[in-house]
Amino acid sequence: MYRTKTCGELSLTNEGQDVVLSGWVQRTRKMGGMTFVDLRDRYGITQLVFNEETNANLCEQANKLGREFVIQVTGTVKKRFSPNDKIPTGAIEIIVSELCILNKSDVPPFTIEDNTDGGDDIRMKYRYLDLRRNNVRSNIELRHKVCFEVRRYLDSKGFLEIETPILIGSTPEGARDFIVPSRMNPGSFYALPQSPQLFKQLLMVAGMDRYFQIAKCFRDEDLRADRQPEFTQIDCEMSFVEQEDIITLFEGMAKYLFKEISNYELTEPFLRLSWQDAMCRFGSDKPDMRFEMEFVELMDVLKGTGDFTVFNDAEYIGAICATGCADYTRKQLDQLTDFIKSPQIGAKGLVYARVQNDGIVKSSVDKFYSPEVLNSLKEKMNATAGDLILILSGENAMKTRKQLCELRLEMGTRLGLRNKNKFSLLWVIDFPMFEWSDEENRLLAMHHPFTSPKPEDIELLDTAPAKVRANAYDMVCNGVEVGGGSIRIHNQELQSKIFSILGFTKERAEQQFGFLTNAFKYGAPPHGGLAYGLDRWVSLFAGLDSIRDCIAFPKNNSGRDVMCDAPSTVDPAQLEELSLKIDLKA
RNA sequence: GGUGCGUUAGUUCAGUUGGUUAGAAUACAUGCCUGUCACGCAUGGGGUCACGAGUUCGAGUCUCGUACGCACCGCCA
Repeated sequence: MYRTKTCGELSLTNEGQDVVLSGWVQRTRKMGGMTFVDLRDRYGITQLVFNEETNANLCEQANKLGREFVIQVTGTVKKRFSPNDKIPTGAIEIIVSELCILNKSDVPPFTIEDNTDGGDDIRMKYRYLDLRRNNVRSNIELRHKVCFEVRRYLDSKGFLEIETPILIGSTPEGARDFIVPSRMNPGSFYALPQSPQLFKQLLMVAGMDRYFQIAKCFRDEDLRADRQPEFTQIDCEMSFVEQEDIITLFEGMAKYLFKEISNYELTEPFLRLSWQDAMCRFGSDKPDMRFEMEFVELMDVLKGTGDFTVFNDAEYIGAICATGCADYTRKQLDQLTDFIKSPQIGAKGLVYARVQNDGIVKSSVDKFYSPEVLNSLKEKMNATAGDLILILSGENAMKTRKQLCELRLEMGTRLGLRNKNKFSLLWVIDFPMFEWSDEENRLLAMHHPFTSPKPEDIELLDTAPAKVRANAYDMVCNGVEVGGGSIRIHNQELQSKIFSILGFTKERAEQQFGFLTNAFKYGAPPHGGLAYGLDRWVSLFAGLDSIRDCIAFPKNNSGRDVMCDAPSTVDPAQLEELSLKIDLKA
């Protein structure tokens, strides 16, 4: 038997017991004739003691142990002379009577400690060593717990966990597909699913009624700290439901997870914002609601009421009020100006107005406006003495709101309003059905082509499709989109109509989605669903900045697995077998 | 496709105005040390300064290019 106990469970109650432990050598400390070894497994660390006086031979063996050697020891649990209250097992130690080296180890390229000396790059290359570290391992354990609770919750609500295929047909709509060649079908390709969307809808046609899957999804797009080319969704679909049913059930799931995972009580119903409101009031479809700082539109106050041409030419003027920031120095304001003028934000300039203690407004555009206008600005902003008003304007309302959103988030960060231990969840609802693509010169589905329009907007499909709202909803937590879904179309004619608005010919729609529309001919129930981003949920619970640290083997910034060096070239014989020829552009 | 930052010892980093033999911490090795737990002390080994080209009497340092890494924009139904 390799072990009778783990390295994390022994305490004074075990004093006097004979135990067998196995694990990795964390560190050895030689004190003359005495040697201490910290033995580590995933449950904790237990101190081993070797004494030259008692057993010189054994002690000599212990002195030869290196970091990360795998050893097995037999010994007796003993109370320590000087306990270490920093670790759970610090009250006891093991007086070792037998030592067996199960495996040696090279010196690891970085230290296996909470504060490792290794950078991200080297940690990813030796991810199996990185995973031995407490903080990385605890993220993986947390991920397990989230999955476990998801299954428990959904099972209790009658959901069936059903697997859908990984090798499916390519659909060019949406993100880029990863494609997979097929040896038995030369010249033809599978695609990896961007989501199990079509299959879960077919499961509804099949009468499965309530489905879920913790599903790997694949998108061949550029990466970010919160985006991996393969990621995991908690994918759900239900039949005979309306939007309200889905929102209720999955809001319940979010609350359940917060309680079980973080012991965080979310008692109130989640805030709901229409997409239109979210964009106008916060400049984003995923606003961070941990703090207010809502936009105030200032067109009527500042456009045409003074000689400031920038505002007079603007299509949108908006501002936020930073409470108590009137004492911002010139340097701080310059920093903010540089921030919003930086290439990734791209605003032209920042206008600011301080409300002084005497209530008078001092702004960077004072010479263009009368005191009355400045006062009405203060009133419109609902600003009081000590507040700082930050104003952006631009010729494109959407763009300017987005810039103001970045400024709002920056101010939230500066004012410490984006606390990682606070969670603010909301639903963004009533998304538009379509958005215009300049690149493709056509309407694109904002959610996906199977999303149902709001019944009251269906008549607009022919006349003003851009105005049609969808039965689509996103769940947002702290400015992160953590999930989204929609009521689907279950009617073949309506589905065909949407395809045609999206610019599909009948033939192409038939070719790509025929199996779905065909299925709709045979009694498709009304249905809808939602998918949560598992990686993002775990990151939120763990307080991580990047989803990488809650994924056991993540890809790097360029989509590479630096540990196994994938993707890589393949043997010419493999290509031959697949009837493929590589023609790399120089 | 684009922008910014970075690449120096196993690792994390410093390296001034372009000028002697490129440093620190940590890790590693050896020795001392009987209650340590980030042990301590002493000694030692360890470098193609990412790669290529250029400027210069002279380049870790300046310029250009390439590769790689990170963050972001575009992209992500």
